[in-house]
Amino acid sequence: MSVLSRLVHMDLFAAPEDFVDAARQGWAQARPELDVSSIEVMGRINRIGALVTQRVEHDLAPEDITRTEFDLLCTLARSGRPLRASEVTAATMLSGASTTKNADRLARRGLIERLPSERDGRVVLLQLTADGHALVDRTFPNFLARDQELLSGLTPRERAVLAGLLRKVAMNLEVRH
Amino acid sequence: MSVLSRLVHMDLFAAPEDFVDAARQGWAQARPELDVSSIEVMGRINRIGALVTQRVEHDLAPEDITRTEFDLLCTLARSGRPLRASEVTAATMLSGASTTKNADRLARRGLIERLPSERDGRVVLLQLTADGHALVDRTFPNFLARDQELLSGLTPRERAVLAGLLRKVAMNLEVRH
DNA sequence: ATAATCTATTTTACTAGTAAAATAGATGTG
DNA sequence: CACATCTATTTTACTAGTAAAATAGATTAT
Repeated sequence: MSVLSRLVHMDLFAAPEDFVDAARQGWAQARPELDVSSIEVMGRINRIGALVTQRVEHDLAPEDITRTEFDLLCTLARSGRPLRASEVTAATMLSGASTTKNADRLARRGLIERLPSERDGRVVLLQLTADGHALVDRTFPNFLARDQELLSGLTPRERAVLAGLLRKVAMNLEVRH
Repeated sequence: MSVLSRLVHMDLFAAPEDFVDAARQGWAQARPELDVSSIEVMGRINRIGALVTQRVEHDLAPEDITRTEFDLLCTLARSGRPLRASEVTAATMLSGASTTKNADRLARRGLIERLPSERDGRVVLLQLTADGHALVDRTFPNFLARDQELLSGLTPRERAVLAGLLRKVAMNLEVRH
């Protein structure tokens, strides 16, 4: 059986297993001349990312905190030192304006503090308050547990392989800015 | 060397290779008691998803079309039949309100058409116009090429393994809604 | 030193996305 | 058949995120 006929066979007759299998099957019928195999990886990364984002937002709702605010808190928690607003912006992949807004809200709630920099009067340093640390300590482990559960179908070896292959893709993307 | 000491060694002394390696190293120092290994997979999926989303938005800007509008067009293109607004909502993972807005704008630009359903007067069917098909035919292959390029560092075998492992994770997520 | 330029953050004005209410059509029950 | 209930979409009112302008402090060149 040729590569092509195996491919066609798979697309048309295999039971779709997840959203991306179904999408690929759709493209195979609608645009049979296109090689859409890359969506097997990129489409799933998108899909998983979107589903996990929804789940995180749902889980954070009782804390009355958004996903991006939580991301900001976690960025500070793992950095071990006060960060400049611009460092937080780089780490969270949001705009500087968004960092200002998130920091405003978190500061009003007493979860972070703004400090001036001695070296440079333009710079604002952000750091967690005791309450901010407490919130991260209380909630972050739950998200780790959720993620562990999600990966529970994989063996340790499979997890390591998956992480290694994703690192390759991530590095390829990060060098292109 | 014990599992733990290897882990600590890796976290503290290995050169970080990508954003997630650096984040994991941060957590290892700030909260050494937490097992954050799941971010090797979940963090990278998030990161890659965010970077790819930015890139797609950048590439679509000259067409004056947003990523979600493009997603709607592609959903129709690969379905081979007019879709209900609610089917589009399910496929794109956005709200129904968002489907209405995106459909409005695309219909105003003549890229899709709204049809009534004969069976059910509440239902609106969305389908591509000739212009909509032309836009997808013109631009979608560029995105496939971009994705191929991104995966060019992987062998065909590695791509298949990566896709298979991601399918496992995706199915695990999709069964939980 | 001082004017010009550069940089970090905030403010402003706007857009995309959402939840909940409104609308309109379908379905089930007595 | 009417009446209540359910469902699909749209409208409304609002929030989060952004680009670009504004602000304020630092740096460079003369």
